Amino acid sequence: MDQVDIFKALSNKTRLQILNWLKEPALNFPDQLNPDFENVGVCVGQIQIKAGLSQSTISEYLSILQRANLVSATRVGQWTYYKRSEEGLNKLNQIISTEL
Amino acid sequence: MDQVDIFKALSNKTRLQILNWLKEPALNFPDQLNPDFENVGVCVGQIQIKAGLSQSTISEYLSILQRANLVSATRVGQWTYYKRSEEGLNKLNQIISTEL
DNA sequence: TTGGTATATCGGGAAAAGTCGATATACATT
DNA sequence: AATGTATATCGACTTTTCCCGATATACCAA
Repeated sequence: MDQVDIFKALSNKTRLQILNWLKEPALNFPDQLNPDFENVGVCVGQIQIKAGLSQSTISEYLSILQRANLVSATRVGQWTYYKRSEEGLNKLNQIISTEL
Repeated sequence: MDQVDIFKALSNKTRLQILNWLKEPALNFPDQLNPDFENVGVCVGQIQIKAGLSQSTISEYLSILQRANLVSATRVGQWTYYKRSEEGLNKLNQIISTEL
């Protein structure tokens, strides 16, 4: 995964919003049944409702963010929970402040 | 110019290279006639040769980078010199560390 | 095992980006 | 004024991205 793909992942309004929403899951996803936000994250369906795009689109967007290492996924039963990958985001920070 | 457009500007290998080359103009553009790199920057033709893409493509790429505030341009005679916009790059740094 | 729910993947149509060659514009020189 | 050089813009074509609906897969519950 190179720099270009990271920036491509960030080149979309909805994907940027998702990253932002995931900063405060409890605030942005009050309807999530499993409220263990910190550990598992937010499930696809909740993100889809909030974004207002189709299920398939959001699923793909999340996998784009995941491939760019900006979020991580955990499968629990039928749900996939996504949360921010602070590791990846920190690495991006470094890239930008040193390599750009 | 919103965040998405900044990331789009960075979503291209050649444009990332240009930004990098402009970090060390003297090193990367030894053939530039006007060697006043720090003040004016590097002209389009030199960048075009180094990138190996067409003149029109590089001209457009530079204007994309300029619209995203990542480089600034100075016209001197028939030449347009481009250099990094450290202001814009710093702002990007801030965006990423605070808003992302 | 049958049906229900959550997510992922596939195929496709529309829009945007990548890239070119040709042309226009701007400036300099003779 | 005429020509030459540097850059910008235009029109076109190809590739990629956006986003959808339909279908497949995975898991759960009766």
